[in-house]
Amino acid sequence: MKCMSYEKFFEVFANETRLKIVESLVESNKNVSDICKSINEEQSKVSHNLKVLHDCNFITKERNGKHVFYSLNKTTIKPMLKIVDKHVHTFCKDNCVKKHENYIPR
Amino acid sequence: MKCMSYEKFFEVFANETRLKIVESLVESNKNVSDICKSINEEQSKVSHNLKVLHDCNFITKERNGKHVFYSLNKTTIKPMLKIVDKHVHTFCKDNCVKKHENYIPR
DNA sequence: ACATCATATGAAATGTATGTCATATGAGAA
DNA sequence: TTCTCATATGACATACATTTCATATGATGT
Repeated sequence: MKCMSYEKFFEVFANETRLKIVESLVESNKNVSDICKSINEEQSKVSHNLKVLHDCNFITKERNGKHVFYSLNKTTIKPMLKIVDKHVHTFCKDNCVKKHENYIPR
Repeated sequence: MKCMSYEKFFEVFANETRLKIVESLVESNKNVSDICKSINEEQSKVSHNLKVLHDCNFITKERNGKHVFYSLNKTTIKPMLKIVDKHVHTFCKDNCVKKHENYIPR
């Protein structure tokens, strides 16, 4: 395992594809092709980004035959998403919150 | 004020300069030139990044004469840094943690 | 062994945030 | 008003992550 900087920590989540993967895995553990379906993204793209998440221990993997199942490190991710949620809702009170877009003007 | 995506939230912190600013402001509120001194970075660089932090309500500003004082939104940032800290220390047990560098091999 | 399904990886092109440098604005003092 | 200090902003070049496409590896079944 590798060591992580604070910067790296945030970089990992500063990406739409990886956030979609995380949200998909919040619902349930999945293998790669199910993740692809669930977030409607290409397999190689998903695999590349799974690697990033895995390298930083935000997800764990387990092979079962042909499939590789990924699951979340909920210890870190659940409370973190909660803080983000709270911040977004506190400072964006007119419910224009979008999970996967950049700034949206009022 | 503008609305924020999850992605944007993390992007803001996925930057060494902004993390240094945050850490400096954890210690104490400061005006711009004091921040520059404290983190040893150029003024325009700091100002650009203060703007990013401020636009997302991670810091507040208050002018006092010639100086502009910035202070942290501790509600969001303190618990968030705590989670990052915990993750880093849990998954990098051989105390090679660096706050402002990328991966370091074991 | 071979075919097929599932996943991982390499390399190259592209898009985008970041820093830099120059300049503008704002505030107080003289 | 003018000068200086303090901060903000605009625009451009660059560096870097991300995606894409092609291909490799791994596992199972026949």
